[in-house]
Amino acid sequence: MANVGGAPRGPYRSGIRRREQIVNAAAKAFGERGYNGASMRQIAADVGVSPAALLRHFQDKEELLASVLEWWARETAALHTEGRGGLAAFDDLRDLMEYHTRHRGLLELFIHLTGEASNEKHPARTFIQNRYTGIVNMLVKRLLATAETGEIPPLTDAQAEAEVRALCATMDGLEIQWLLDPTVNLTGLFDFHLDHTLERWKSGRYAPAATAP
Amino acid sequence: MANVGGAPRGPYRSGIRRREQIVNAAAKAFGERGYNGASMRQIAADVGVSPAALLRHFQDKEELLASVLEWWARETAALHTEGRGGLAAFDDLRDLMEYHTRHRGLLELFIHLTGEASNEKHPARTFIQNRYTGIVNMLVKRLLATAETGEIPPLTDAQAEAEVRALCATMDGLEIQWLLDPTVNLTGLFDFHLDHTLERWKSGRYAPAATAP
DNA sequence: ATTATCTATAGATCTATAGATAATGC
DNA sequence: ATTATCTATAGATCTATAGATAATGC
Repeated sequence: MANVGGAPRGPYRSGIRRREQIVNAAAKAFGERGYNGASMRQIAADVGVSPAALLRHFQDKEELLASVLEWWARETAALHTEGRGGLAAFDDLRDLMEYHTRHRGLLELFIHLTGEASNEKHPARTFIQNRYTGIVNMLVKRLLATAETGEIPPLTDAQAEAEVRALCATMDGLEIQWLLDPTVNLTGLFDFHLDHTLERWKSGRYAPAATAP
Repeated sequence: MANVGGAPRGPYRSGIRRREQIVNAAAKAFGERGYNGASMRQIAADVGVSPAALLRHFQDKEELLASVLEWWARETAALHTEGRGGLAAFDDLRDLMEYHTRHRGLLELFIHLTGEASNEKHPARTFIQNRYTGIVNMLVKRLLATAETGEIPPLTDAQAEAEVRALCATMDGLEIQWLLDPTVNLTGLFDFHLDHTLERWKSGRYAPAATAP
């Protein structure tokens, strides 16, 4: 009678490595073809294992997607947490755009899944919704904190949300254009847009409320 | 020997109607699930015919997609052609946003396929690229024409393209946010953004060049 | 006679399971 | 002994074709 009441041994070194390989291949596949367009078969072939090997590490395709989303969130988390206070925090968004130009695959994954997630039944919808809301809320908090310091005139929560949503919208939209046409000067266009947005904030010309009643 | 050298009789009335039904159902399916996610089977079931009946009207799935895209372009064409000259042409974009809130399905189709079209091998990529370029070019032409009249200070072609791309980006991005969260006040946010963009144009604070060298 | 649709099915692909075999490391 | 992977395959689904049958309208 072995291991009675004991903890399981845990994964082997090779299993952990293989799992990472699978998540990487899946992220690439989901980015290129979307969740529906990508197949377990093809991902397994990319990794060089049988389809069944994938299901040893992930219960089903949705769980693999969840792992990919976790990986993506971890991969991009640093870009949204570290950084400076005040308006300089928004200058850090320039680095985020620059990062996206250097990691096209990550960006494709986000845009592709966001498009799919407009469907209420899509398995990534809740994740994408929460992530978007989380980023908006964080930036809103930073913007309001900036007003507290007096660096910009005071503004309401609703105004801050409207400003942040418009700014995020422009970022997303420019990214889409760059994915469709790589000659688009993504960072240049965004730099200019941000310049004028910050200038506008400093002069207190804010947006109205963000959500309908 | 019948119909020697003659023109074919052409489709029956019922065939034309059925074809339209299929395109409608396909537009809904592609909007909700994307090109990859939607299936001929399901579309046929929605229409109430056998899958084989679809392939009587369309050679294959890609041809059905092409027909859906044609339909979509026709459906939205009026929004991009009619309208006033000068800066008022850009005020008409407010109507476009309002139209989207009333035709969520059309917007879902556009966003979903645009996400998929970031993949170079996607069958809708060329269409989406051309359509996007076409709309940008039209708005650039209008913006330059507005400068000719003296309503706004002069600007270069590259500056005009940068301005138009940023504006379109914000529209697309806000639409995505609205699809993810219907409580977002799409038209309100855009109205405000456009107000400030037009104001900025009038003061001649334009963007730099749009594309990298 | 022509057009439209159906049934039946080929052949490919998909997710997932069952059970055997191989590799790892206690 | 446990973990990892494979082969084989079930069962569903997919696109597309072949050939028969039904509906339309010259």
